[in-house]
Amino acid sequence: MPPAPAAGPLNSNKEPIRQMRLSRFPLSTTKETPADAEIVSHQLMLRAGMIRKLAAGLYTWMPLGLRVLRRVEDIVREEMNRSGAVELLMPAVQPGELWRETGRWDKFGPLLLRFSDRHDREFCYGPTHEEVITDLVRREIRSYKQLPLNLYQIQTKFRDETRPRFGVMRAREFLMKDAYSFHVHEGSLAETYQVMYDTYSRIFERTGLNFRAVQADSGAIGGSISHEFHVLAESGEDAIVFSDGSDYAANVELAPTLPQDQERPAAAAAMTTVDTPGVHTMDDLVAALDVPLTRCVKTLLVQGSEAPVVGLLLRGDHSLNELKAEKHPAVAEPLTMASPEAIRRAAGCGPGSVGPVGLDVPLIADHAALPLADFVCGANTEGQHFTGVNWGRDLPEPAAADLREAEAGDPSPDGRGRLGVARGIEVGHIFQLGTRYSEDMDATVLDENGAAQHLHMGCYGIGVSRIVAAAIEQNHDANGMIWPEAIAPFTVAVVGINMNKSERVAATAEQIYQELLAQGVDAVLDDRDARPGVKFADMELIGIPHRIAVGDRGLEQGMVEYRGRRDTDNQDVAVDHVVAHILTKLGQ
RNA sequence: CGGGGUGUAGCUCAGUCUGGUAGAGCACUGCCUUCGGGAGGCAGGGGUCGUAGGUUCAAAUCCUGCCACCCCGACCA
Repeated sequence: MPPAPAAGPLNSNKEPIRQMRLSRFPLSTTKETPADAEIVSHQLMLRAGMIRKLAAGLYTWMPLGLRVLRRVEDIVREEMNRSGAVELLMPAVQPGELWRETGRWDKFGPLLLRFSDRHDREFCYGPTHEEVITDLVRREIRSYKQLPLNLYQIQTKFRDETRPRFGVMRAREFLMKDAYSFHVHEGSLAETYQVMYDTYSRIFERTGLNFRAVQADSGAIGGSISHEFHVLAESGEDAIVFSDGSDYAANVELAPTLPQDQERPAAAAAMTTVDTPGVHTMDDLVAALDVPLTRCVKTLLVQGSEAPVVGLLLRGDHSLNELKAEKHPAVAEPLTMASPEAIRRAAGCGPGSVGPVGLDVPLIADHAALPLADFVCGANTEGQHFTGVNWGRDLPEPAAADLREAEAGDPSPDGRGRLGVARGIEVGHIFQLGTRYSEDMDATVLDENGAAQHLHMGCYGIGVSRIVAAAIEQNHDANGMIWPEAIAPFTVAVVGINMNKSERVAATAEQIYQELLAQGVDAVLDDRDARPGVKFADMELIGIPHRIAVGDRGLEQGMVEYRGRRDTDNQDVAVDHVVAHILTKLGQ
């Protein structure tokens, strides 16, 4: 057994002094950007030495990076505790038989990392913990008097992503806070859900990030009501829409589009076949015929729930929303594009020439395609299209549905204002699960009447490690990261200029550093024997919010230099006042 | 999963086409100079060229298999 760790140096209160001298801290920064990194947060985290890759989607958190991760984690933990949730820690490895109870052993697919133990029993590394927590609660909780209960953990998850990328943004192994609440009645679930919504809002406010809560699809986890929390950043993988006339905000995949109240013009042209050799895309078509995209109709063939294929019709400039299509009763779930062979059987041509005229498959048109008159579409013959096509005259009126992706400028679904679009990084997601898991796993409690009731459940996730990357995506400049104070690895850097040559500089820097520590400020002393340019560049790269430079030049006048990470100039501050200056900046 | 690309020093890369004893910059070690925005000089250390096989007098270089990593795609017909 290893010996107990030696106690650090002690001050008069017998508290360990948190000594953070860069001369003894394994900071390894680079000027060059690693070739593998695509996005700025990944590049900067590697350049700053916050993380190191072990394998695809697996990262070591280096001491510097871990400091940030822990600060995010601390905020999450404090606010979860404040909300009344209770922390526990479940195993990362889970028995397969639990996952068979909910059917997810088969449904989850290759995302689930599976393996067997020496007895050939099946296990997986947990990508999420609904099964484990439900199993726990069905054993532990007997009575409605023990409810509601909200249990959470902060734990490493593993999801075997098809394509891990962007560093810790989409890693396979990642740190997640997941909470699960249990209730006898739906009303109690709704109350806790609201508490979690408020708690999440407080958590993201405290991190200092610009975020937005949006209505969301509940996806594979299941359930009904759901919100996502997004950190706004240009590089975000999700599009979110929000109204300028109300508080409506939603993930674009969920946002309905309203039928347009515009009348369909009368047909003015005769349907004509035109030769369009080599045209297979909407862009080709627009170029070949010189018609606007908005006068074209595109036809997507997908597998149907009853018919072999179903045709989805969209205005040329619109995008199909997969979730909406998948939820249409005539469309097979999951949404699957028809194979080239199936297209040929149904339309008699290859993909790229399909059109709705004379097509003998069920047709569903997006609302926005219906007001078109004299439109252009494929002729189901290679190298030909129709122009001057009109609904009702040249083909039957198709069924109408909401199929397209909402766009900037669309009217808000709540009827108030117009939609704008922003990019977001999903960092939190809350769900009302209902009784899906408790029914599959038969988790019940006795209610006030002594009757067994299936538990109502909610679940609430936060991507702790992803928040670190998201914060960088949102806050950086050409010189590096710019941490919000709440999650910075250090709050203040005291940089000694030539401090190994000048005793005066060394003594003053040390004194300021110790005073900051005494005031409870998370300071770091850059006492490395490096040139000033190197030190400044490093402190900017790793994004320390406040910097104090101590050098002989300033000390001649009894001054040191202060500079905020977003400032463009230094500010001279008297040595005696610099700690107070920092405390003011920190709002203390 | 499909397609493409790359594996050479800790990092970024050249060298591969046209086979002939392994290179640069950064980083690292020592000495000297410099010393407030990623210094300069000199001297060094460090590479089974991803891996296994094949061709050849000779392979980082040509051929084959495997592995790893990266990118693109997996609605927009």
